[in-house]
Amino acid sequence: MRHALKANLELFVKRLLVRSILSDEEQQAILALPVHIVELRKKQDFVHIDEESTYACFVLAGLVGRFGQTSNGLRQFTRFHVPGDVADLHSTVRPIGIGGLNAICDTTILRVPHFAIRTLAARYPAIAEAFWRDCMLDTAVLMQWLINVGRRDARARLAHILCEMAVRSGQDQQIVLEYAFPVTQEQLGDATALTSVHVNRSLKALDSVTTLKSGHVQIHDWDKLARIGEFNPAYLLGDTGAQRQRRLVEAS
Amino acid sequence: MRHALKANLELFVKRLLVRSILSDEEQQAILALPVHIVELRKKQDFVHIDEESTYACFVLAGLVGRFGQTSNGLRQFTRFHVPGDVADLHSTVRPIGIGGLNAICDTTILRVPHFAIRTLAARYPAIAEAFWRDCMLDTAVLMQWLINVGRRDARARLAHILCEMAVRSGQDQQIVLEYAFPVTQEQLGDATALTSVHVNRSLKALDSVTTLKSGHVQIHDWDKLARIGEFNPAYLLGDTGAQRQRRLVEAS
DNA sequence: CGCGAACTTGACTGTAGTCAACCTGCGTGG
DNA sequence: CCACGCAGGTTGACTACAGTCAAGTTCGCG
Repeated sequence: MRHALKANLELFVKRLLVRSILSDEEQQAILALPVHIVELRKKQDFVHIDEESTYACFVLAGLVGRFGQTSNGLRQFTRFHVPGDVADLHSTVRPIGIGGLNAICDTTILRVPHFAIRTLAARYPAIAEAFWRDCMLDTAVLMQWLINVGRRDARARLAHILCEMAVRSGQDQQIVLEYAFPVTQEQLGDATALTSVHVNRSLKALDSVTTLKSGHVQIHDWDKLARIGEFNPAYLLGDTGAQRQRRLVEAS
Repeated sequence: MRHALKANLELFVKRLLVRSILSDEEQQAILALPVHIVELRKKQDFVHIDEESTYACFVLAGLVGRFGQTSNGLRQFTRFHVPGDVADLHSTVRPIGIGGLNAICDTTILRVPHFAIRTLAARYPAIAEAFWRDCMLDTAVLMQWLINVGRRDARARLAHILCEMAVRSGQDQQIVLEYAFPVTQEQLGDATALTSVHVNRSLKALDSVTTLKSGHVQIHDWDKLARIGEFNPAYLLGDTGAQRQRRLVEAS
């Protein structure tokens, strides 16, 4: 079913272009990065915590969760990665310390060697900046998750995450009111720091506004959901659009 | 009292050198960045949320908290920045979306224009990588805060933060058992997602292991504190030490 | 058809929040 | 030099949101 997908980084380049300006040559250089395709089964950890990896993982299809855990094994997802994301681009410059990766559902990734990415960044300053910027978007999302878990009640946490995914699942970061989100309530609990029981109850309390059934989200009332989740897309979208970041160097 | 400090970025360069290799020329180039000194009073917000700043803030003295907040004004600190840190280096490539900055106590910062930083990064690939890496350390800490708030009880949250600051307050990232941490219990609550009342009680429960009195931390039993806070310094220190990241380009 | 994973529901518990009163120490001004 | 004011810290009584435990139910898949 998944064999129709082009096993290359096209979607990643497209994502970068939302926030950064890259010349044709630079785009081609990224697309020419060596990749190695890997299929993963659901619930499979494929980058372990404290493991020092030598490649970054581009998500081609499926859903990936980044996570950390406490010493007694409690897991906390810190980020969901949809197709088009590189789940651990940061590991290129810092191969440890930002958690493990888990395939939430059956997932296909492309492995890209760190060495190749670093070489590219060193050769093309605009690419280095684009990668750096992409990592900072990631950090902005992470920060929202901290606010979510620290400062909102169960219903609002779920609403916020569902809003975030509604923006990030869309092709050009526009809001989509219906999207695939193949998580179990248990996994959602690990993302929101709630138990699966409480996720279940809180989701029920939201069912006039949105429903999550067998990995599929339907949002019936976006405004209300955004209000409940106190969702303001500025942190995701604030730097998108035309030519925000002028180039500092000529395309080489 | 503070006039003895050299108002330059020396401490920042020193921090970078812990994890990145920079030639003399590159180090000098960073030190030559234009700076503008600013004094702040305690509890003063100096970068507002959603404000698009045009400079990054180097912390020369004092303590800075990065924060986000919910629409009803609940504040969540997402990071503390000690002298030597650039509190918002990330804003160089993404000027919005990663929160506001607040001077926890009376603080001195140096403002460094984004434009100058970007120009430097474009000219020296090794500097770009060092800046990128520095931001990723920042993200690693942020991720630990999410785990902290999501998965640990009050006492463990406080213990973990006190351990983190014990490492980050030291000159060369070694653990110091006594350090300045001029926060109120209210502010600590905003960092750990607890109320000041509960911070007070939980701190009391820790007082055989550590004490925090008038902005000064004393750790009496490091091993016990680290055990309570489930603190493993790997995420802070895992990439330090000799020549971990080989240079990819010759020093120019 | 049968098994297991995921979901659902109910009853009870517990950690942290809320509210409110009071204490303490420090800086300012009379 | 003392008195006042106020920010920050401390304590107690009560509340509530979410966790725990346990018993079903539903659904998808082999």
